[in-house]
Amino acid sequence: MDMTTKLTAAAERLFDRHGYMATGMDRLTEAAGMSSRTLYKNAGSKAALMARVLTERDRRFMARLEVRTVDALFAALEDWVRVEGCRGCLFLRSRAETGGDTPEIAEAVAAHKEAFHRRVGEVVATDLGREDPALAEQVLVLFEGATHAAVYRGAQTVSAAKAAAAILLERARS
Amino acid sequence: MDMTTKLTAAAERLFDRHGYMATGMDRLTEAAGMSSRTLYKNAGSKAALMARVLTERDRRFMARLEVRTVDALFAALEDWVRVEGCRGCLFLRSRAETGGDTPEIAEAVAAHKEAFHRRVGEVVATDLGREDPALAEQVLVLFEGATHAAVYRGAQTVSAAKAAAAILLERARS
DNA sequence: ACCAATGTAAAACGATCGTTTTACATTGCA
DNA sequence: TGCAATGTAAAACGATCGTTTTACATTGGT
Repeated sequence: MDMTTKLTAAAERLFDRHGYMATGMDRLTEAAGMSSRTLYKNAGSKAALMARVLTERDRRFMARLEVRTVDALFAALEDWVRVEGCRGCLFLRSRAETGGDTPEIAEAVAAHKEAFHRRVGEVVATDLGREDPALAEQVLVLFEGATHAAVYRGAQTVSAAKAAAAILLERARS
Repeated sequence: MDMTTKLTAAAERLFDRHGYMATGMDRLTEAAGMSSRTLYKNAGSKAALMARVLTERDRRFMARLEVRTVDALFAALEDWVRVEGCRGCLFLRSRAETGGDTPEIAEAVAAHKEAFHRRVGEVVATDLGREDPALAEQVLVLFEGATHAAVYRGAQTVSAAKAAAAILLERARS
């Protein structure tokens, strides 16, 4: 595992578990097992590192959402929370922590959320056989809600969202 | 307006807009218009101040949710985001920023989310005429989802959630 | 008239922040 | 054999962190 991969993985773990602002660079160097000199040579700055973490996470997350049905969309979320745990959306959290004042971070978040929104629209269209932006918005809300409610209600929120989405989809079909 | 009220209001504004960790005490003293000596005499510590902000916000938020129908629940959220804007849930954000490692904050968040969960269950039971924990969970997910999706999709997520909840409720009734 | 309370302004506390630098070790290729 | 690249360890950078302290002003009640 090269230094870039190791650093990005360590950073994602710490930022996700303890927050971006609360994670100091010394904690990061220790977790990544490298000197601060190497870290900065590799990442440039803390904000750039966070942006890279988000871009990498977007890649991994969106890869799981390459599905054809709304049901599979929520099944993918179930897998995700089983693997990654329930700590809410790292993208929204990063943006909120920095008040949207760190351009590199704000841009990575905006790019992800736009891609996510598009993907939900595509899956709904594929599953339903036609575009339905209003339904897609509802599915997006359920997805986002399951993600955040899971923080204090546990993974059951994802099955609740999945069931709700199935009802909405069935109704849209008839 | 006494010092306690002024400080709490200023703190809520800054913590909400820029994040808890990113808000320094000097910024806080300036916004509250008081010396740091008075601030600490009044609040004790930064974490205690955040806990007070959350407790006060819980009071204000829950007061708006004293309704009898699910529709009114989402109407209340519509009012809330119109007044307070769309920056996600301050409770979950605070907890995430501190990794749950600040007891005063973690407790305030847990208390609020438990009260919120109970309230949603009550409103669903009142509206439906009977308890329905599964439906209540779905409504909670929609509420939380509208709150967080609104950060990047705008207030329309609340009407989307409201419409979805109406469909789920109608189906549960027949 | 005076004491106690309550406030301000500002310096200082040690700690930690993100980042850069200095000095040195290892390694792979020409 | 030697140079360039890539790494480490550790000190240092100035800035800022949350918090306490010192010294002083104002004010309301008995």
